[in-house]
Amino acid sequence: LPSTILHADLDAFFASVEQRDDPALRGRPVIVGGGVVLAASYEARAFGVRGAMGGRRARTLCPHAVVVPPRMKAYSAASRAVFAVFRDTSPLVEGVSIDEAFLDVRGLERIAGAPHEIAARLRARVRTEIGLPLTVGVARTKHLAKIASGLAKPDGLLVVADDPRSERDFLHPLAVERIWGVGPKSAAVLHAAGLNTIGELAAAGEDVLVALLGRHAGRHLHRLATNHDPRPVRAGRRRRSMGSQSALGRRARSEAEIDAVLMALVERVMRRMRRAGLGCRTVVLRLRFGDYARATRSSSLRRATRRTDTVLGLARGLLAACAPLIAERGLTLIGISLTSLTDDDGAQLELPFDGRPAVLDDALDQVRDRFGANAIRRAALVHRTIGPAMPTLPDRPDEPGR
DNA sequence: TCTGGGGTCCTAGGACCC
DNA sequence: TCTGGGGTCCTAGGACCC
Repeated sequence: LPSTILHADLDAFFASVEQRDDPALRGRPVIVGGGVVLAASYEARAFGVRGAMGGRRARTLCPHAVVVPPRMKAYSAASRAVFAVFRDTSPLVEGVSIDEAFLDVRGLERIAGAPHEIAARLRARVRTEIGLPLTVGVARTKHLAKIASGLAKPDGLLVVADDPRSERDFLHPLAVERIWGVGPKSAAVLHAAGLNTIGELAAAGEDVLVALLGRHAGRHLHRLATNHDPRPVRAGRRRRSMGSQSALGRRARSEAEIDAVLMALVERVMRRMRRAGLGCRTVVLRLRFGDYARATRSSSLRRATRRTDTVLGLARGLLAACAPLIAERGLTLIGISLTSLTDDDGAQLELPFDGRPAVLDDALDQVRDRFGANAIRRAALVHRTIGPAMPTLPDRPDEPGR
């Protein structure tokens, strides 16, 4: 298989959008975000400023940096424009995040040229049409392409030739931290075992890595280190969750304040859910305490809902159960995450029913078609309980699960 | 380094079902 | 009455990524 996978990654994305939109920022160190650095331009990185760094430390490192508040809408718009160019480049695009995607350009040789030519043209287009710098890694696998783009940054292009020798020579000298999926914890475990480079991981063998990191992570890491990565570029992956969270600072908050924040979070995320046409079945409450330890509490519905009041009710119930914990430890972050997403809206089926058995049979058939046989059993129970005057068959989206 | 906001995936125990 | 194996779903935690 030839090198046809492109990993396209926008450089210092948020900061680059700010520099694009305000010429006065070009060539200057730019920090996006106040309390925490969301993005730093390469001019700021030269002074040691990094993402996720505290704002105060960043300003100490680079006092003359321009600090700008984030403009998420501008970044979303820029991302959409860039992804449109991606999709115009290849039919097979897998978004990884707001500023990053894999493109498979296999089979485009005759129309568009060799992968390195496609990649060069993609960079030029994003630069001239959107005004943003893009780095592209090209390789035979996702893992190699991702590592290549990381090494080529900023504003670069790196092609890994597709013969086994070149790939191994490229991969093996690199530090284990370069592997996509090895973070601080895993790196520390590996270093403690004397494993520092990807080549050493490959030589260590699968059993050793499984013993160090667990079954899945160990196998996965061994496969990547030995350059086995058959993962295809997959277009149209569906999102699995949608959430909203808010840091509260160190100040103590009253229950009323916390409830107000919770309500705002639920409303914000439900607005996004409605725009996306999604329903959810599970509500996760995310908490971070005064000592920055985290906890989650979740609750599932039998059927999906897109009702704000339902989600809010569930979230409040979860929060109430945590009140003693919060009183004891303090609260520094609260978040809501919705999972088990469906595009099913949990809609009620409005059916005529006048008491005649034939009409009821017809209604039951419709319910069976739409919701499956179990819905009939539940509805029959309700029908027996409430009696034949019931005007519609409820689907009870608000009923908690087990 | 006193810490944002948005995600993904995996593990593991317990309930429950066949 | 006791026992087994296999599967799904729910909840909570954790590592990791941008």
